[in-house]
Amino acid sequence: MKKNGRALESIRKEQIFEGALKVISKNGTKNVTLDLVAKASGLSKGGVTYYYSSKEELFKDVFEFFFDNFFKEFDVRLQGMNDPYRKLLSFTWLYQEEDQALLIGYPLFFECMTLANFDKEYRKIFQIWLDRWVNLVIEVLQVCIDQRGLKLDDIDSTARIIGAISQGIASRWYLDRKSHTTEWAVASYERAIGALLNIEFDKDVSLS
Amino acid sequence: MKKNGRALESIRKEQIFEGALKVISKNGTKNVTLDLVAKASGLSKGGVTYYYSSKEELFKDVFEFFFDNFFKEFDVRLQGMNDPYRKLLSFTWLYQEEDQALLIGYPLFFECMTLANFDKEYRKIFQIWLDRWVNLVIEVLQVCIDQRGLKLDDIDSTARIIGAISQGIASRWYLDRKSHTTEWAVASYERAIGALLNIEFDKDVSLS
DNA sequence: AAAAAAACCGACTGCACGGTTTTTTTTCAT
DNA sequence: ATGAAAAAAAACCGTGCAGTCGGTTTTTTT
Repeated sequence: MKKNGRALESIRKEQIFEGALKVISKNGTKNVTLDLVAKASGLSKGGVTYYYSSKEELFKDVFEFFFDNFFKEFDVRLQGMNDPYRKLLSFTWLYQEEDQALLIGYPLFFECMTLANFDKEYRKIFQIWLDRWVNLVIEVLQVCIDQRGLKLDDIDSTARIIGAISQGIASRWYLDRKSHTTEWAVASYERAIGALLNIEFDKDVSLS
Repeated sequence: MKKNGRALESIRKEQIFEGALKVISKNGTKNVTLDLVAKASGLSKGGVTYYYSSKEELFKDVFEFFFDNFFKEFDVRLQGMNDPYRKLLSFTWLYQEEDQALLIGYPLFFECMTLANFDKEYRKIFQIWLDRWVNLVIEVLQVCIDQRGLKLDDIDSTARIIGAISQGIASRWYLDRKSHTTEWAVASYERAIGALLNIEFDKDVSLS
């Protein structure tokens, strides 16, 4: 009857995640040591390794943890809107420089792609990310079809294109802001998606 | 008259580049050691450091070297086509799995983005890459305007969107082939660009 | 209160790897 | 041929860091 095997575990792991996230997004996995993670999460190295015997294992969990949270937050954001076209446009949230989740998210996203090149598990993580993204878009598109009479014969394929477009714009916006301003990013997204779906957002989006 | 003073230098450097490229694209910079580079380029570590005193310096040069070559080859490819719409479509070359330059190029591209997050010089390298890409597209678009009466009021912005779209599709195609087949990639590119520029490639592209 | 389990710390170890130094080989002018 | 400089190899050094482990503190159980 072992009742309370590891009471602190989830708390500590969260602590470690938060610390690791901070230093990873700031320095990149390559330059993050266990000591750094320990310091950032208010533990000692021994404390960290008590919960994670391997650095690699820890990092993978951190990535999954963050992406999970990311989607949860995004979901909430989407729920707060009624007009489906407005939801579609809300993906330009990706191009808002102040947002904390994004500041952490971009570096992690890039890292994940790079790691996915050589590591099966990261590839899996990345593919799950894509899947979730696609599903999100599909949901929105479905509402556009149902409520606004949008015509689409391949919703899955279309959702993937939309994801690709927003990601392509995002990379440029994030890594070369001088030539790719927020205005450019938002306008470009609207233009590309509008053209793709044959929507004129100016006219078609009812204000909330 | 020191004839041969640096005659070997360019040869050896090229040798080192080739070796480094091979192992970097295979293992990722993080996992590439000087010994590995040395072995791959048929030299000893001492030989490598004779020409490159720092690993970082070497890697940066390798990236620049490769991207340079990449664009030279792409330019040639484009010269070989007359129809401007066909040129536009030729960017789907990115989704051809056999091509050797691509097999090396994708990993390097992802790495470059990741490194650009934390390193000014890699950011510069990436921005130069984007610039060259944009210029390439602009050239093609200009011919479309001149020869085919394509209407565009912001050619620079449009070129950047096209770059973003092809990159977004490419990432997915490369890292999640199962859900993003070559067919999907090509069709999606044509569809997105076609919609953006209001072109129906099927009708409008003259065969060669 | 005693015993046991869980949580945590930080010194230590081994090694991988970047860079340096030393040694050997090659090149070439004279 | 030969000796000096260049090129390359081999041996070596120092550091940074992942992971270990003995030991201590804290919490839980009995």
